[in-house]
Amino acid sequence: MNRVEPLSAFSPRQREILALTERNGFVTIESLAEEFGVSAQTIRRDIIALADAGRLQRFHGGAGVTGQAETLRLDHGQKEQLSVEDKLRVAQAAAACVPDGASLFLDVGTTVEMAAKALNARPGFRVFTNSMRAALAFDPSRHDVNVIGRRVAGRDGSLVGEETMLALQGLRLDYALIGCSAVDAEGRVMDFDLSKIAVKKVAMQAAGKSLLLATPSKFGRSALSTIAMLSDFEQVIDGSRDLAAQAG
Amino acid sequence: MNRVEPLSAFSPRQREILALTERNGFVTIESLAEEFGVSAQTIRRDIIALADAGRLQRFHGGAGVTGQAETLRLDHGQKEQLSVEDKLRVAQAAAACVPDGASLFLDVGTTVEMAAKALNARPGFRVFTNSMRAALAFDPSRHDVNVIGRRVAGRDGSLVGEETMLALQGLRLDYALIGCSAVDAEGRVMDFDLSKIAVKKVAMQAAGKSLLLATPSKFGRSALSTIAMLSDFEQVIDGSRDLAAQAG
DNA sequence: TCGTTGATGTAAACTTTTTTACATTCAAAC
DNA sequence: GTTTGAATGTAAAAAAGTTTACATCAACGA
Repeated sequence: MNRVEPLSAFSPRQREILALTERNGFVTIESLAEEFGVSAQTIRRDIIALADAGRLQRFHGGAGVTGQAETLRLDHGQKEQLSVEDKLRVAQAAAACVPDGASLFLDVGTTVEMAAKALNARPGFRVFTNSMRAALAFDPSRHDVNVIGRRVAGRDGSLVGEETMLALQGLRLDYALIGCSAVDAEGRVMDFDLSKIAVKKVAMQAAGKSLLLATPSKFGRSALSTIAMLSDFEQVIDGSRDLAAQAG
Repeated sequence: MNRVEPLSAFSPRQREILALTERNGFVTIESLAEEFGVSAQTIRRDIIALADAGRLQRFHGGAGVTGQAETLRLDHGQKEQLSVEDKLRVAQAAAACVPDGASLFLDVGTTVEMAAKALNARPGFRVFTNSMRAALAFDPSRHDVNVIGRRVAGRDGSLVGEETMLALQGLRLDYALIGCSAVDAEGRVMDFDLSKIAVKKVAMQAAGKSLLLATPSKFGRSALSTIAMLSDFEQVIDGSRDLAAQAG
């Protein structure tokens, strides 16, 4: 599956279209035609060639990055896993718990990333995170943003390992926003990734208050190993109205 | 310009559409309708509301992230600045200069990011970079990817400062892929950003061989301060045929 | 209970995009 | 000096997406 045609199989203009698509996520045929000074039909042919080779995905009026918009067509199994609405609600409630100007640790994960975007709209945070995606959610001209760690662990942009731990241990922060894979019946907050668990534990020690971001689907399940107990968190944010109100 | 309507102004489904769009870059109306179990018309209305509020951009058949696909409509001033084709040619030639399995430093910049994507298609590099975007271009399951630094400096995902310098000084690498803003008539390789210049200098010391990635438009211009002389580079890659051949 | 409001679905008219087929150009090959 | 083929442009037909207008339904307050 990883064997793709070399870029040299395409014309310079086609390679350029591919690069533009990758940089922008989506490009319109009209704008490409204008940009290259050729007809829309020619661009269309280029895009057809690139799509046939699997390098990008065609849409009405343009083309997008492969495997992204397509991913949206979730089968029903993934649906529960995604639950974007729940995550969004949790992320916004969590952001509401954090006062302006606080120093924060942000964990790895999509829910925390959403919280990062919400926080970015407000002024002046000091942010430390081992998630490159969370870091990129902030405008560094308006916030003090720091990435903690060296070794990139996954496509999620997470950093784990010794450097991450050491750097975190030297910090003293107001809040840690922590995600998890599961919360079992006994109140154990758990995750599947041991190296990430280690980071979460150290972050919680470094922070005065820890907030748990967990969608309702996480509760009543189990995972590989324990991060902490529910009672170790200042607040558990599952997106229910009560907690959102309590947060505000 | 930064004042936008709060997310609470939108319905839960609209917020979810927004989140999905931001995560995917582009979403189709058809897939959203299927996903939410409502008619395409309803999704269309949601998207119109979100587009009116400036939260996303409408396209035929879907919606995309604001300010991205739009950015593609370059005015003629930006055109030269972008010169994607040139950058792509330079990036591919640069990637061809690096042998499989080498240890690399990757600089900040779009040209270097393109080189990173080209390198990712090949097996087993040891990569060090102060650009989060370059780091994210690699699949960490197939490469050893490391980000050097802590403080995020700009929306380009660059890391600069003391931590970056210290970590780089301890490294010994095969190749450094360096970008620049200008190369003047005397062969001075220059840049506008002093903190990035400092990082580039240290990286070149840490690497056995330094490759300069510079599109033809960079030559004959000047910038704020000097990174090094052209002669300090093992190879200067401007995308011309000669050098590409020499590289292969 | 009644009427209003807001959200949604449906369908026909309209617009845009895509497809298909064919003409043109230009350069390499014979 | 044709011939050939690849790349491109043009135009009409087909397909897809959008708009507009109207019907439905449930929630809410008088």
